[in-house]
This record gives sequence, structure tokens and C-alpha cells, in this order.
Amino acid sequence: MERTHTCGELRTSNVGEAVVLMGWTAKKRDFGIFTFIDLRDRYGLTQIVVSEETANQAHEKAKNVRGEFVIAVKGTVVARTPETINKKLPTGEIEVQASEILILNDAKVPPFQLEVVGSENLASEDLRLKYRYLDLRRSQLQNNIRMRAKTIAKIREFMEMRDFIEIETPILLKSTPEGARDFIVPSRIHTGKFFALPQSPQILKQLSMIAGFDRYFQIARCFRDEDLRADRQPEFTQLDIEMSFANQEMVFRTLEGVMREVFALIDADFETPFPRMTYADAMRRFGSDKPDLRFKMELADLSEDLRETDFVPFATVLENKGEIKCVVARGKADYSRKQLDELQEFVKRYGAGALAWIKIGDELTSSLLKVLGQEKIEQLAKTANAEKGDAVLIVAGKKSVVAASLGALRVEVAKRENLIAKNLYKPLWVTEFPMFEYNEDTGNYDAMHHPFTSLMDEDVPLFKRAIEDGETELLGKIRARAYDIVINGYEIGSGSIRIHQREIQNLIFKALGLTPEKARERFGFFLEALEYGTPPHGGFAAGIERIVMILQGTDNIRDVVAFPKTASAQDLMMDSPGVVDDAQLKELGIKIVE
RNA sequence: GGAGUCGUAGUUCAGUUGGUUAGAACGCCAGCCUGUCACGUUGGAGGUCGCGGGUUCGAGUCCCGUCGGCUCCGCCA
Repeated sequence: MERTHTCGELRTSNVGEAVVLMGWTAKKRDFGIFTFIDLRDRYGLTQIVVSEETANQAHEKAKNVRGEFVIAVKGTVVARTPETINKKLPTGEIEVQASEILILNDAKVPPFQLEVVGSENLASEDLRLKYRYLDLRRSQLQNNIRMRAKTIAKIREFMEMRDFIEIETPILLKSTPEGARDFIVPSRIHTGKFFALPQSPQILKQLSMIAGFDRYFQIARCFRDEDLRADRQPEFTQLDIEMSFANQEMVFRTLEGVMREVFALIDADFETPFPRMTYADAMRRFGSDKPDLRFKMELADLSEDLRETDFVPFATVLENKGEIKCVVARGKADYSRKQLDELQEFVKRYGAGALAWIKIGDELTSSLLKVLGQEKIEQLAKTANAEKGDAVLIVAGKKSVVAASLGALRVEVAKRENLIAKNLYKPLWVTEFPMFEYNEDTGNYDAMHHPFTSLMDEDVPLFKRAIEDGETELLGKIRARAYDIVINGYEIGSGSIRIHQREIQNLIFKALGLTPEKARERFGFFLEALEYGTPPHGGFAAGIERIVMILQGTDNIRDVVAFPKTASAQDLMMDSPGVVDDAQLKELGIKIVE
């Protein structure tokens, strides 16, 4: 018996045809002398009807069929009478009248119900992760994984049309201490030495430019041994791109093209070019380098109004080069004490000391009324652009803390108050990222993007001063030719125009506190390569999972990964990571201590 | 590494101030049922209250520890 059709394709036009369907038993409804079976495969659901009268043997078989049994059904497509049509199913106008049923395989009762109505009755995620292959049978996850496949297919089609060459780079690389923690792999042949899995194929794609491939792309698996988040897994997939003789505009046009193509899969259209915002503006206006532009609610600066204040906490903040900023929650003058306390707890997570507030109800009330006085409060409300009915939420502190807490509060309030429209997609380029980031633990400056990023021409003199005159604090002001794509508050990906001159690369390493010896030890092969005719080049890497999350409207990365890991980086299905035999360890020269 | 939150039947949950035999719905098993599609109906089985310790005459409930899921901070060039 061969399958002739899938469970999603039969329509009234097929009525009268003899068909064979194969799939899983989603539901059975037994009426004594006849039985309905909902047969499911990845294409859909088709109702099978088996009657004692017309197919006695098949009916006997159907009696034994249970949930998730795999069966084959031979029968005839029949039209349903008008009153028995199921409008919820694409196949709802027909059913298959079975003449023969074959049980291809039985199935244990599943540990949780696959066919549930609404997500509130869905089994807990850890149980579903343990039986991931069952959870994946649900149409929601089937759709996510299929959209992921479609996304990647679209990308390949787009890149190949534009002459990009897909190059596979090694998974077994060499560890570099910069950036994220590496996953390392012991070498048997070279006892005591280790490979590292790529955090990204950064250097290899640059070497591909030096090799003359001109336009590279890869659907690249990347690995980072860092703690997980709702949008972060230890292994993930990037669309990795690199272009020779390219400036920032050319990279932007390419990525905008990719994004338009991909979002067309859900009939979303982007206007190109995408809007742009500098990093400095994003931080100032939204307190974030990945602002969600689906709603307004920008941060307002109250520092100038409070410059002369004698309220000690504020005065201290301003003396220490801190800031006092706020967001306005429109129409939320009715926030209760309890709600404001909750929001205060929320901002404290980001290091804020407190959340001050002004409520413009029938009268003006504020947690600062006593210390600042009515007049000052009114002035602050005016600066914040708050009107009657609004609540002003204020944080004072270090610039980084104010940005982080108010940036997050802005999103939190928008979520609570349902300010974010569905099916709205707001892309943004964030540009002019800082080249260096001060590391409070080491007292050094680290590369914010990566050490192969080129500087903005305007900032090169400043950079030379920082290096040659030892004014290292200037490093914090140097801007890089680095950029991110942000969509709906998600960092979709980032890239930069790279350094293609050896001398500049040396200076960057110097700024990062890397001695020439250390630099040679870690990147010697790359530095040497730079000297053999490196074209100017730049590129980008975009997170596939985050794109698919937005396409599918989920906020959980596990929903778009077929076999994901938990927040503690374990696979509950195969129970990895696991122990290995002593013999294996011995062969590798590895001893487990403690 | 830190914080919050959850953990009770196969599943989703309820469980009062610490007090008799821990409940409901779905699922499962058996029977009945001529048009269901969340079928209906009758009956039945099913519990290490995550685990360990403590307080108490008595703990699902209170305390301490621990394990696991999720979310966030740190971390993620």
C-alpha cells in the first residue's frame, strides 16, 4: 500500500477518488456501529469514517486504534452533507470513507496530551522537552520549524542570486580568550591541546575576503558557553555575510534586501532604506542600544532642572556626573501605590536606587513633593512633557544605570499597558557604536564589537592621541564603523567595516592591552594574512532564531529550535551533557578533579 | 554567581487558620451510542503532595536545606 495523498490536501474536487492516507491518530470518536478517526500528518488533518456496515473488517481494526497510533487508510473521498461540514478544517468539506485500515505501528499513551485547546492546558515545558519528538508533532511547533526552514531557503536563494558564495568554515577552531567563553574540544592526537567551537566564523570570513571570494555567506552554527536567556541558546545559527570592496551602505542595502525577502514570508513589508539612529541617540532617547520603536515613550532628561537642587540624593548624583531622567506613562496617573512599588522593584533589578514619581491626577501628587516643592514638581512635569492624567517615572543615578533601568521600564510599562500593536514590525539600524568599552574588572578597554572593527575616520585623530599620548580615557569616545539591525526591540544582528591595514590593527591591539607577542600568538596567522593584499571589506551576522521568533510571534527561542536546551544548558531529552568513560578520558589525557 | 517564581493523580490545576478517607477537569481502561469533529453517556482504575531534614499530638499547608523548570541581573567581542 502506497500513500497517495497527504492529510492536508483533499478537497471536494477529489470526491470519488480512491485514496490512501497515512498518518497519526489525533482523535477517535466511536459511535458503536461507526467510528471517526482524525488522521494527522504534517500537512493537516483529515477525518476518516469507518462503518461496520460497509467495511466490517476495517471497523474492527478501528476499534483497536488509540491515540498516536500510526495507521494507513485506504478509502474513497466523499463529500460531507452540508450540516456535517467542519469549517475549522481546510479538509472539512470532505471525509475519507475507509474500506481498509492498516495499523502500521501502535503507540504508548503519550505522557501529555498533544491535542489540547488553548495553551493554558499545555503540559509544562520540561515534560514537553523530555519528549520533544512528541511536542514537535503539535502544529504550532511544526509551523515554527517549517518557517525556519523557509527562512533559510529564502536567504540562500537571495544570496545566491546576488553572487554570494556559500563557504563552510571549520567547526574545530582554536580558542581565543576574547569575547564569549569557548566550548572546547580535546584533541586525542595532540594530548593536552584543545580545539574550540566557533563563537562565530569571524576571522575565517575575513580570510575568505583575503582569498578573493569577494562575497561570502554561510548559514553558520555558532557556540557560546554563556548563560542562557529567553532569546539565547548555547548553540545558534547565524546568517554570516562578508563583502569585499564594500562600504557600510552596500552592507546595509544587502541586509535590507534579505530582510524584505524574509519578512515577505509573513506578508510584512518594510520601507527601505531602514531608519537609522546613532548609538548615542538610542541610548539617550530610549536607554537602549536596541530600542523597540513600536511605541513612543522616549526618555526625558530632568538633570538641568535639578542642577541647583539641595535634595541630597539628586545633588550627589549630578555631582558624580550622573543623570536624572524619566519616562511618562500616558494616562497612568491612577497608578496605585502597589503598582508603583512593583515598578520600583523592577528598576532596582537594573541597579536603580529608587523610582520617584509624579502623578498628574485631579491634583498633583509626587513622592518628591515634600523635598522639591510644588513649583519644581510642576516644572519637571513640564520638561517631561507630561499632561493631565499622566504619571512621570523618574530614576537618578549613574548614566549606565539610568539608561538600563528606564530603558527596561519603558518596555515593561508598554507591555503592562498593551501599548504594543500586534503584527507591527519596526526595523532600525543603530550606527556609530563605541569601539571600546571600559572593563571595570580589569581596568582595561575591551572591543565592544570585536577587535577587527575599523574606526570612524573622524575619530582616528582622537584614537592616535589616545594611543600615542597615553590619554587612554579618550578610548571611550572613539566610534567604530559598527552597526546593528534592531527589529521590535530585538538585536537581530550586527556587523562592521573591518580593518584591512596591518598597522591600524596593531594599534587596536595596543589599545586593548595586547602586547605584540600576545597578538602574534593568538592571531599571528591572521595578522600575516592582512599583509598579503587585503581588500577593504565589511560584513554582518544575523541571528536566524531571533528572526524566526519575530516572524512567528513568539518570545521564546526554544519555540524555533527543533531540539533546544533548557535555561541551565541541558538537553532534557537525551540528558546531555553526560559523563564519558574513563577509557575515553584516559585516551585524551584528561583527569576530572574534585 | 545572584534574585524572583513554580513544583499536589498520566496532564492542567484547586486544596481555607496546621486537623477525618487529598478533590475537579481532561486523559486512560471497560460498556452503551447512526453524524461526530473539545462527541455524548454509564461505570472504573489512578497520589513518594519534587527530594531530605526539622517544628508539632498532628504537615500538601510552617521552618531549613536541596534538586528541577521558567524569567531576570551579572555574563553574552
